[in-house]
Formats: sequence, structure tokens, C-alpha cells
Amino acid sequence: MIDLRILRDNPDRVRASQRARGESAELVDSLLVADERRRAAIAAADALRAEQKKSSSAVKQASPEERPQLLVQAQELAARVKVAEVAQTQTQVELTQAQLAISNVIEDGTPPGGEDDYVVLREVGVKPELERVRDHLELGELLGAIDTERGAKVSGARFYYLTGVGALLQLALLQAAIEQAVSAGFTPMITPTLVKPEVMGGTGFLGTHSDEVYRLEADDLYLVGTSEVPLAGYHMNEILDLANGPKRYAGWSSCYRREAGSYGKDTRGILRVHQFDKVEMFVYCAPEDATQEHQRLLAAEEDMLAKVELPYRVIDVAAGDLGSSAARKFDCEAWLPSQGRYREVTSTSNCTQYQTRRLNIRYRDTDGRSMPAATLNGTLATTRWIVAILENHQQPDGSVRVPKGLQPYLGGREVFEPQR
RNA sequence: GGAGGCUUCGCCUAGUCUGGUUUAUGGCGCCCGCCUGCUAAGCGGGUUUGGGGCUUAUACCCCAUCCCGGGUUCAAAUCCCGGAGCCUCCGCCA
Repeated sequence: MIDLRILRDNPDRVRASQRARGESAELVDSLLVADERRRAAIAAADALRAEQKKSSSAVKQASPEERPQLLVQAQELAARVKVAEVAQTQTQVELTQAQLAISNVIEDGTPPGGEDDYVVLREVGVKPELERVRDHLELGELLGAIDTERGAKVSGARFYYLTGVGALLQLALLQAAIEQAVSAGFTPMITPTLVKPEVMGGTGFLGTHSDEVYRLEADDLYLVGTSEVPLAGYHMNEILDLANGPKRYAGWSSCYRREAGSYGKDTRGILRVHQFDKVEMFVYCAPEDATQEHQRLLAAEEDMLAKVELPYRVIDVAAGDLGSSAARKFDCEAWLPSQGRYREVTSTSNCTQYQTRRLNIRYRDTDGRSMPAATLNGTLATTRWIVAILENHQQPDGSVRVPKGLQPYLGGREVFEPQR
């Protein structure tokens, strides 16, 4: 949700942000009008309420003979108050709608444009030179690590089983992520994966991407697509004490995505699936610290990628591909030998105060005033990493080298051997 | 699934039966000041959260806020209806 003060003081900045995203700048003017109308309605209703209070206490103190006369006046006022309150509510609803329609104001430096207008910040690591490339599913089947056929039999397309070393690899990967996060001062969390509409909406996932989200109609609950959602909801309606620095959480959860609109895309293997596991970093901090925290999250992601020895690049995502909540987003994309290109394995967003205004999460600034906090999130490891790990560390015989950073979490194992 | 109890400004709590002198009581904690070799104690004051107005800002004024949402009434913490959460008991169950 957009800050009305920023909007009033600097509407051009919001207009520019909307244009860079390829979204409507006219929404800014609708919002300004809605803001004006709401304030007028509040002033009118407040004045009537004040009058009514006086009138009411006059009734209370009146002598029996003046009482009937005063009662009539009071009754008439009560009716007018009722009308004014309906108008006030209406303008409030319109304001909120106009406010929700505008995406977060992008951070300075964000590349303008759409999905393909990202800027590559750096490439790290060495791509493997392979004579014969097996893709992750072929490798996964050789190792007895991935079973998509039975996944489809039991649950449908885009479901899978991780079996044997596949299951162990995921546990090792996520455990390594948790350990890294804990030693960096993050609080590990295992979160709910079903959340209420207000939480799903508050994090910004019920906007243009709402058809990506699973909904349980009978219970009016949503399955989360990332633990960002329950971690953002964790402090909903609270005032945080950030005097000792940001609150940093690392959430481990299953994630569920409908993948609507991606029919035919990435249908092979487990690159794009309906359910996966993820360790996600989530930070609450003062707005002035957000940009710096964002860099820390990105650095943590790169540490993890180094641990599993993946070649990757970092991209600065363009404005039009940020989603409504993010003001800036950096993705790390790992090299996939089977595709000969980079694919997203992490994503870190600075959501500034966009989510906390919706979720009513504040902190005390240095003057003791309560202000919306900033939130950020970033991926530390997901099931998808298995794809890149298998493909980049494959050997000619179909075995897969276990990266050093994961060996301690796999009982010291150095290689996964094909089963016959 | 059934029955009952509870929810008040950080924490605890009075007030709810019997609607209006309640701008919600008191204690603890916290903040400011006074007193005092120091500390403690004592004394005085302050301390919900939003919104609006007026301001350079502070101050000040107004409105809302007693779990949430409706309703009755000139007037609701208080009465009525619906919902949520917590606790206790019963039933069922991996």
C-alpha cells in the first residue's frame, strides 16, 4: 500500500514509478481525488458527531419540561450523523481501493521496462564442461532420487517424489541453509502453510497474481506459495521494538503454487512444480536500513550458492517484473547445462513499507513515533536447487559429485552413485 | 461435534446485573521532575492506538477506540444479535 504522505508531497515520483513498471500513472490522480474526498467526509462527520455529543449531554441535564424539545433535536441529529457516517465509510472504501491499485514505488536505480529488461550485475563461478549432458530428471532417475511418474499417478502433473538420496539431498540442502541463517543471527521458524485471506492479501499475493494461489474454499484459507507470507503475518497488528536492530527470521516450509498460465512450460522434471520446500529469509527493519539489509540478504544467497558450488549470475530485475510489493529485486540464476542458460534459484525483494501498511506492522522511530516498518525477503535454498546441483556436478558415468558444503549434512558422502 | 466460562489503554485489574458526572478505576512497569552523601524508599506529574483540523515544528482542538462486526437508544465498556480467540469439561479420532 502506498504512503499517502509521499503521494501528497511528491505525486510525480509515484507517477514515474508507475510508468517505469508499465502501469497506469492516472491511478495516482484517482487516488489524490479519493484522498481529498475522504478527508472532507471525515471533517463533516466529525463535526456532526461533536454536535450530537453536546446535544446528548444536554438531554441528560435537561429539566423534565425542556426534555421533549431537546429529544426531538437530538433524534434529528442522530439521523444526520448516520447519513454522514455512511458517506465517510464509502469514501474510506474508495480510498483503500485506489490505494491498493498502486504498486510499490520503485527504488532509485531499478531498471525500467519488463521481464527482459533486467540488468546482469555479475557472473560468478565456472560453467562445467560436459561431453554428454544428462538433464536433472535423467540423473535423478539414475540415482533413484526423483520419481515424477508416481508423482503424477498420485497427485497429477507437476508433482513428484524425492526418493532415497533425493530426499536426503533436500534435507541436507535445507539444513545447511538453516544453519547458515542461524549463525548469521536469524531465528529459525517452521511456519503454518495455510493462512487467512487478510494475510495473503496483506503480503500482496492476491493482486494480479491471485490465480497462482491455491485456495481452500470450505475453510476460506490459502495455501502459501512461500513462507514469506506467514512470516510477514507473524507480526501483523503489532508494534515492533527495533531498537536493537532488525528482526531476522529464516522460515522453513512447503510452498504451493498453481502454476496457472505456465502450461507446457518446464514440464519435464522438478524445475516447475506445484509443491516444493524452501528456506526463506525474512527481515523487519527500519526503512532507512532496508537497502543495506537487502544487500546482506543477497550476500547470504551468494554464500549459499558458493557452498553448493554452482555457477550463477545476479540480475537486477526490471520494474515491470517486480510484482506489486517489491521496490527492488535481485535474482540469482544458476547455470543449467541441460538448457544452456541461467534459471532463477533465488530472489530477494525489498518491499519497503508496502506490506507493513497493509498488515499494520509498525515500529518506534528514534522520536518515539510509530511508523510502518520495512520488510525484505530472500531465498536461501529450495527444492529447485537440486536441479542445478545434479546437472552441474554430474560425471560421465552418471554419478554426481556432492559439493563439499553439503557433505557434512550427508554423513560425509562425496558422491551419489547410479543404481542399476 | 456439544456445554460452560473468559477477552477492558505494555502487564494485572475495577466498572457490565441497575445505559448518562467514566475526559474508563487502581496497582505494577516505564518516562520526566522534586527530595536525598550514593542507592533504595518517599513525593508530584506523565504513560492506548488511530484519524482529522491548525501549524515550520511543538503545542492545542475535534472524532473514533473497552476482542471484531452489526443492532437498539438522544446516549452503549454496560442491553440485544452474529463472529473470532483463549480456558475447562464431554464426545470422536491419526
